[in-house]
Amino acid sequence: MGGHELSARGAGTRALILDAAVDAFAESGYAAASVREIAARCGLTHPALLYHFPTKAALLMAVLERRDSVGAPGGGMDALHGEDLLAHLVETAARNAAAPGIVELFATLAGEATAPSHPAHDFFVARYASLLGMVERAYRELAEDGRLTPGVDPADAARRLVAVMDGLQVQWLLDRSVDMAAGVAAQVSAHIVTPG
Amino acid sequence: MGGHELSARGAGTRALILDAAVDAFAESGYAAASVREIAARCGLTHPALLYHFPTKAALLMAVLERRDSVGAPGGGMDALHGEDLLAHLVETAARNAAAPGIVELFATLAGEATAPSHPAHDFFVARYASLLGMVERAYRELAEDGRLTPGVDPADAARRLVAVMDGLQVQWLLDRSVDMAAGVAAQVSAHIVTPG
DNA sequence: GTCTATATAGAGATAGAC
DNA sequence: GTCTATCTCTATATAGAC
Repeated sequence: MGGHELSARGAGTRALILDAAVDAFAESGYAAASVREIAARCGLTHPALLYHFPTKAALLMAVLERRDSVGAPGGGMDALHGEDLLAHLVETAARNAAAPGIVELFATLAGEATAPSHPAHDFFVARYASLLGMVERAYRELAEDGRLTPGVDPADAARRLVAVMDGLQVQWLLDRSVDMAAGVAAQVSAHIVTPG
Repeated sequence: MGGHELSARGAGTRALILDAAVDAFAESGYAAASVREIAARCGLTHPALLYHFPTKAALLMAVLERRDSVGAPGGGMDALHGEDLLAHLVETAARNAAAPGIVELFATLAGEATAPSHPAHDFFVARYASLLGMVERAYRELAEDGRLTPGVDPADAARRLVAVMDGLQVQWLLDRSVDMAAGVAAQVSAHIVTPG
């Protein structure tokens, strides 16, 4: 198919830059990582990188948006309901244990991005609103089936489940012997009553 | 008593610097905050600040260590046992809702400091080890009294309670309508069985 | 104890050659 | 699409006057 090797290599370079940016932002955070360092990681100079992404903030947003389209949570979770959605979060935690870079990225940025002036602030506000909304819905569906522990508020349970996921990620980054998936699973089953 | 106004003012300046440093590190993180900005906040130039704290990293450590001696958790928690210790964590969460600066500081730094090269890395490793140890002990004491929900592992419950505290702090920083204390209280009561 | 001035280094971003 | 060279700004830290 008719030879567009230059633009193909262009797309490859973009992906290469995004991979390097994930690592750099994960290790040092957004503020401390430098465009020069990211460019060096893929054998480029920093003007070459800025040809593909006009600013450092644009690079960060591209990193975050690519991750959201590829990984969980966010992709395909709308189709899941009730216990299936909660089980999906346990799987996500298990999968994350094999991807330290992604966990570092989000744990580091979540803290930084609480500042309203941070370029990823709006992204994280939207991300949490979406995630919390979906998990709350799952708990409500569980409640309709009489499978939610009595007296538990679905919105509160959702907040705490998401908090457990985030908090265990930090603990896991400080001590890799922490079992994130087991913790999330325990948190899920703490509020589910098995009928019978 | 007996006129050491210069050294008294010296101590006052130190405290002034630490207060400004808390705010700056909280708002921007350690990497993004600058010594100049912190000095300006208390009407000093940056060499004046560096007279009191030799390096930026030393300033960060002083901030963290002062907070540990003043605030919770860490101070006086060894004397608390079982349910009292867990109740103390609920009170801490309630108190934190009135101190956004402290919450921002620890939420921002916890992410940054997962990197082993971060100046506060060892501090956070030690802090989590200590905190998790105390909470786990509280859950074990609860279990001995038959008040821990059967089948719940004290170490796992401790990890998840600390994770809820941390995770709710991030959510609260993004949306101040989140009730941190209520969430922590709900997490505590989720694993306590009231005998009778 | 605080200042001005400076050393040294690195940041993000742009101009223009190839 | 990538480079070299450079602009401008800011950073941490130090020297030395007061």
